[in-house]
Amino acid sequence: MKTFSLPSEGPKERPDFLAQLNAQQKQAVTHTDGPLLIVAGAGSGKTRVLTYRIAYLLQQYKAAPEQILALTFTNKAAREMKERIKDLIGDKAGKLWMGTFHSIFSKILRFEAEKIGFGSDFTIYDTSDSQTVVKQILQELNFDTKEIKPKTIHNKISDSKNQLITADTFQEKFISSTLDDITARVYSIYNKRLKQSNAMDFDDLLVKPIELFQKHPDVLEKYQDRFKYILIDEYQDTNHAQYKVTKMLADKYQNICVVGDDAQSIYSFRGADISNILNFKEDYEEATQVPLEQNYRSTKAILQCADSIIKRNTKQLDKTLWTEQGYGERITLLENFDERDEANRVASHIQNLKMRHGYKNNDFAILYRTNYQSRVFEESLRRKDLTYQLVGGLSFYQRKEIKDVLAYLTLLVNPHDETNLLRIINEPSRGIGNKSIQDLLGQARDEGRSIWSIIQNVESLDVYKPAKARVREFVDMINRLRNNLENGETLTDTTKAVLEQSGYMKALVEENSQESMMRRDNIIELQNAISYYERGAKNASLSSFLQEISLITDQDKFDEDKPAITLMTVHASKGLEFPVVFIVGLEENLFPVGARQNFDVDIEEERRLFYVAITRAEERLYFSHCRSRFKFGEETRQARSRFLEEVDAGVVQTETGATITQKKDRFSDDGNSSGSDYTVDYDWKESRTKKTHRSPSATIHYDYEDGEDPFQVGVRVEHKKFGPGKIISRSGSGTDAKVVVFFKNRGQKKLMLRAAPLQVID
DNA sequence: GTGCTCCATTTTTTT
DNA sequence: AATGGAGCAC
Repeated sequence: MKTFSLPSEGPKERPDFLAQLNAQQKQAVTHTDGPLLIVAGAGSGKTRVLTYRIAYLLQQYKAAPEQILALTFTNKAAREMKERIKDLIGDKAGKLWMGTFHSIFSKILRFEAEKIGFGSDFTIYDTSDSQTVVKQILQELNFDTKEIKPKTIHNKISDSKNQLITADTFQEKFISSTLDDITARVYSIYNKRLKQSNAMDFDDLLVKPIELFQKHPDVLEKYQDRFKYILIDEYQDTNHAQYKVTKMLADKYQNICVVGDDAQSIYSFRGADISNILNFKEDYEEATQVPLEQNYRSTKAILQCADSIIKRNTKQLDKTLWTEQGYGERITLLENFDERDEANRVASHIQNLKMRHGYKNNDFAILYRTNYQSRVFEESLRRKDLTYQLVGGLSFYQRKEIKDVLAYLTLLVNPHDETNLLRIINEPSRGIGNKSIQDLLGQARDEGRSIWSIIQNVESLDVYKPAKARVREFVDMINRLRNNLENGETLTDTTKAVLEQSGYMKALVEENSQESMMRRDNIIELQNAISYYERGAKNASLSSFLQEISLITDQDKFDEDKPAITLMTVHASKGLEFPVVFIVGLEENLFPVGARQNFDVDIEEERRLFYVAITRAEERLYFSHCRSRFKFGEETRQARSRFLEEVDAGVVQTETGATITQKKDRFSDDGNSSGSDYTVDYDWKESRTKKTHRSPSATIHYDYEDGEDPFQVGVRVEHKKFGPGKIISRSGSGTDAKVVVFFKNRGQKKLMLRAAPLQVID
């Protein structure tokens, strides 16, 4: 990270920070009033501009800290910005309203919840909670959740919410298929169910404020007056709801400053609408646009590479990135046999760079398109004793045991939360089976009350008798714990009591497996987090702790100072920078991802994603791809990514320093080419998948005991596709054994013994 | 009502 | 390959 320090003497009456900005940055900082669009290219000092702008507003007495609202996409970005502002203006920076859209608006909702019929202790449902609710509703409506996927329906509901389409509107206007029909029915029940549970989903955190402001203009005005200046980071990734709610807030003073880069818009899958930034100037007529075009991050080679990619996209705002830095190193292309080869090669390069050029672990990032690619890299790095940090994947707070414990805690502040109640009413098993639960649910539905309220009098209900006593005990336990909490018990003690009285810890101890030990460790870690929170937070309360952690994301645990190699998705890398970057898995149907049933691939977005990845690099950049890869337990032939054909070949070299060869015009621009005509020296024409171990012709080759394997150098063989040939060399062993065969008609090829349809000719 | 085994599905990206 | 769900036996 490039840091710079300010003169530290005395009170900062007139800090000289403007002198440290270039002309464009200075304009962006000092243009304080009225709408402003900052088009910030990658690495152009955007964060510096935002922080200085806030410092400048304060210094000019334009606003008090609590009158400034700064919205970011990650907590990390907010925290970092807050730190930097603190360096400029001191502790009053703590009063700034700075955070993610979701966290800021959940705070506002907490204050105003009653006005829209919620309690301030509402639960925030994450995606899996939401899907659970949808699934339940589908089952109640007698749909087969195998055919009608809860995930699909929830996605549709979520998309609708992000576009501010209510359940009613959806019902009236947006039905064009049976799936929509089902969605419409589920959507409105889903909303009622959440409300009854006093719960909001992620989307509600953006939608409900709009509802609130529309119903209560006085409340809107209160916040309009409070937030005299509004700043929004990553504006290209805002969705319609975010656009709308900030437009409402900015309406009175029009002091809205948005920063973004249309070339880095990579979240359309969750409703981000690139037209928000493209149309900003039409939207706010008085708007000024300032571009930030000087890149301070990367070498010329890297920028040139990035530019050669992004210029293939059609829709773009005007800007030209340039840098004063030198040309630097060319980009190195790593060609690998399979993903293990890839991981090892990357790890070796890291070792080499550390040795030869003095890089440290935290100078490196390995970026991939999908989380599942991380595993092999972890293995390779571990084997080479290289420390790494994995960002993303299954987060701590999504683990079953953590969600369970949090469900108990949630019930203590919001017992009407049905999803969390159902989650733990029989966890650990306490004799309340599915039948009983369904009976209870049925009666709750009939009376239109929450399950919690009806089980207060479980004795009078029509339920399997032995279960009644168990429910009674459960209810008493929760009430007891609630009471203690209300009487001022600490969160730490409450948590401890939950773990004891629920029998959750006991069950884990009794199981006494490796698995259960890990779960216990995780729960202890949660306990630590709770005590830590309790000691640190000003107004510590269980309910605010729970709301806070439900908005914590995986990137928040990324630590740039930790001496570790960073492994993460390209999405997660946005906003970060590293001296050395490896972009791996550059293969068709991986990066760019392959089309799936529900989802067309937006090839321009994939390209922007690739652009984001490239522009993370400061000094050295590596591209990597595999010819073969295991997917779903099957070996798949992988064609090289079209992006490697698009990139300016002049800035790329192979490991041996050779220039790369490309096949121009291999792909049409519709993004639907299969890439099947791609060939490398191994000439694997087909990119279809093949079972590795089931097909008879494939199995025979690796079932041999030592010494029996007939595929030795010099042996004549016949290949199903390539015809007759002769083995000229051999490498690897066991299932990794490979041979190079010279085929009469096809030339030399390297084949994996366990997979290739080869037979010995006598 | 509980727990085990087999099977099917997954792998886009995240607040 | 790995996970979670459904179905089945106790």
